[in-house]
Amino acid sequence: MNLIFKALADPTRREILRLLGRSEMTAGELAQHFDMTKPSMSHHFSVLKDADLIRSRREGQQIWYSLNTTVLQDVFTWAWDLIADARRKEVQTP
Amino acid sequence: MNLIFKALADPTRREILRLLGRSEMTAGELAQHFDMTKPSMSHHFSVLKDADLIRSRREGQQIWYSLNTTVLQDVFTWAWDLIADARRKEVQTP
DNA sequence: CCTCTATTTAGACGCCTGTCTAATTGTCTC
DNA sequence: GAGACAATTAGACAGGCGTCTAAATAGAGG
Repeated sequence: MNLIFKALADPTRREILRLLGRSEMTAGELAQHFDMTKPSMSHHFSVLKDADLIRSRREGQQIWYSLNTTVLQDVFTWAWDLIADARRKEVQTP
Repeated sequence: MNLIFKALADPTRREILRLLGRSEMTAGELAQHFDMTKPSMSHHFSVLKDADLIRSRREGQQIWYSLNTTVLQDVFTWAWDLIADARRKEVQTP
């Protein structure tokens, strides 16, 4: 869980996830959307991969990245549980 | 949104949120749950407050902290939208 | 095998962050 | 007002993080 939230803490990486939510993309296509060198982008990819937020597969010279929604659901659930806890407490003492 | 995710990137702060989900607590009570000095805890409180993830009110010498679920819902929604995007794409190309 | 393209790895650098100790602020009680 | 208690602010410091340039790897195609 820590790797996931660490990965989400950077705005560039969150934007990468948003783009990948729309469609699978190659490293190069993704890089075009940002004012940053390719090595920097590659670093962000690796952080997201380590957190298992994205998956990659090579196709010829290019590498295709895609979103792994399973891990995103963990984030979703984490936030939900916290809110649910707080709500439960409110109901007990109205 | 950036302050929120930055705040969530630290495990100590996520644990603080979990505790506050169960019940409102004073700074001192919270600090007891962690192996850390009170100034360090105070720093974490301030990061969470800046992100508006928690609210505080003074009562005598003590300061009570509570969860602000509104902002947590933003996180919830953010994750949801991303997952929804990915799902929509899957359905279009089955 | 050489070269071109796509991408990553290595290493360096400055800034941001989490932690600490010491000092300060705010509040209650005598 | 003095002392005690709760909590924060100030300042210092090590380690982590995001970015860059330069070099390396991987594959495609002559």
